[in-house]
Amino acid sequence: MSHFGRSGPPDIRDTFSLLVLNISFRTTADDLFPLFDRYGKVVDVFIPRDRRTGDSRGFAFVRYKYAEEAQKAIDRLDGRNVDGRNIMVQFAKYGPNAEPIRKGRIIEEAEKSQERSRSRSPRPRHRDDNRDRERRRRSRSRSRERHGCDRDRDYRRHSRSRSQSQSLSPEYKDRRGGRDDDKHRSKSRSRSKSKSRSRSRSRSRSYHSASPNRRSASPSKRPTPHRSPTDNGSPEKQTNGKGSPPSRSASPLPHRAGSRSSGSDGKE
DNA sequence: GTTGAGCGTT
Repeated sequence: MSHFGRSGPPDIRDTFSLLVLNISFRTTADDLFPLFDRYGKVVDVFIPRDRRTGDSRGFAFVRYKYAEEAQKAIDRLDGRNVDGRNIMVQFAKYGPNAEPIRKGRIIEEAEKSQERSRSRSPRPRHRDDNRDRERRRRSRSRSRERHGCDRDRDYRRHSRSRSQSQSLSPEYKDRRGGRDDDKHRSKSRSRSKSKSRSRSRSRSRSYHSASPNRRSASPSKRPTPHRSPTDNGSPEKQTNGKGSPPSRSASPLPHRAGSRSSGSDGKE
């Protein structure tokens, strides 16, 4: 029974939040609790779920009472295989209120003022945090794109957010560009045909329609160019034409393989 | 039966 998240966060004043990524969609808080609780006092375990479907988003938040225990859990559970998925445990960078947290602990006004009073933080902090925060907001929308909200994404593309596009890290564009370009190209092709593909647009959203390994789905192509004729299952072809063209695979029955199979040979 | 980059709720 999930006694967590019953009435929101219990008390995050002195807790250290851990972000657990890459968990299975079936993994629940009850599954994670015993795993993390063995390394320390777990105050709360929360798994964000989709508003509509209610399924988990693939990550969870585990709040520890002490930082050392949280750190130990990270060291012990990070990379652990849970429910068939390799989970990633790390300190949360942002709190529930979208506030930046340090070392998994929510920054409090009192603490901040105290730090400033005692000593000006020698650590200037990386600017990446700011960028990450923006990236986080956009990424959240991305999670919904698989649910059928691609319309919104297309709309944004048309809008073209000025220099913000290139302002984003190149790696982001590169990563997204590859897939996006592929999808866009596919869509353009469909549009060119102007066939009744409008309804299949939803289905066209498949991330990878065909695995690179299974690219041999086209019989016209040559899936096994270096395949030995003997292994091909047509030994007669070898005796028949020693200079058989490489495109033999394309024609399964171009000519009667040998004069013996002329007519009724009794197909297997 | 279901995808898989990523930071959160009553």
